[in-house]
Amino acid sequence: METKLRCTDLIVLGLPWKTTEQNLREYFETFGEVLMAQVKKDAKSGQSKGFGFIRFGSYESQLRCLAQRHMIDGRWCDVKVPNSKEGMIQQVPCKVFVGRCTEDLTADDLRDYFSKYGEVTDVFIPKPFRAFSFVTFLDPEVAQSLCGEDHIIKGVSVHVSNAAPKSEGNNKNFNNQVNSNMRRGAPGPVENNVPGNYQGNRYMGHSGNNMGPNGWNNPGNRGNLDMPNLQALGITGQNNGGGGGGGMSNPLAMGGLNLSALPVNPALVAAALNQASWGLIGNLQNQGNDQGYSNQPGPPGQPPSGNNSIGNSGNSGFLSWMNQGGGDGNTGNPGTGGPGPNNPNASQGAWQNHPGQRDQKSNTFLKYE
DNA sequence: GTTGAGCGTT
Repeated sequence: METKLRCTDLIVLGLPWKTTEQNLREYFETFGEVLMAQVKKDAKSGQSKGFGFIRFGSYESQLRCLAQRHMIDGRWCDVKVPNSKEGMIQQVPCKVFVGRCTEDLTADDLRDYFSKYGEVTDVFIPKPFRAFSFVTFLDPEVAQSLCGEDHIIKGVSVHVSNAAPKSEGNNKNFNNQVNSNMRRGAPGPVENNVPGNYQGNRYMGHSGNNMGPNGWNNPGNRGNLDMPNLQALGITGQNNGGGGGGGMSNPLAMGGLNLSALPVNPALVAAALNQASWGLIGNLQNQGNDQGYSNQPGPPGQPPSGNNSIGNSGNSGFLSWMNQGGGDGNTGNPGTGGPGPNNPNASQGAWQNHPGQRDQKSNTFLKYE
């Protein structure tokens, strides 16, 4: 489970009855290599059921494909990540933490350097100087591959690690609000954090937003991400309705999850979480904590400034390049060029200092405004 | 032989 993680079968809904697997394959090959294409048919009659599945060889193909509607044999078809368990995809952060930065390392320096590993979509250097920065890649795998490494940039040995705290738990993502909130939960360095998946629970959304009436994912994706886009990118989440009374093996992580996801103050979160994370609440209220958990709720009573809208907030950023086949998805002719400039808003979410910060190892408090 | 929201006989 590594490289293939984010390529998943995609369901194609709305196929004309006449469309064959060959047609299907041919159509989607305009997006990239197609590993599999099938049309579901009635066993007896052989008649198409009007939907099918495809699998791409590359994640980018999948992304582009998911980003638009498709005119196949005269009908508009939708491509989605299916509900089946196979759709359970690990999600990988696109953003890495770069520690041991010196003050003379500019964003351009970082961008130039890291670009040799893959397209860099954002570089953020906290101001005032804090000896670390964040580099965001288009490809989460690139980001992931660099984690744990030391790199020499302009003679400076920097250390790359995951921008998100490790924690265990499932990986589910939903909407842009989560992303917006993610920014509030400070992605401190992770070196001495809870072992487990690099994937933080912070990326989980609370259930409710963006979910269709039947619990299916509603699309609604926007740019400015530290992560590749959610369900549109093949990161589907089975909404489990949250919480679960079962074994919380890591209540702290859970607390982090909710605290970063919910736009409420700690007290409310505490109420919501019940007794599970009182300890964490305590820590949060004590901003000078030593826990190494950097989730930081917004100022009490002050909602996150990120937009809370559920729908499209414009197709800026990450998705824009995927929509080059036509913003209305009408061309049926996806662009074949590489990703264009992306994420114009990548730097708009400014991380700011938090008075409680101590060093880059354990107490990196950041706040999103 | 029809149909048009959905979720994959192998």
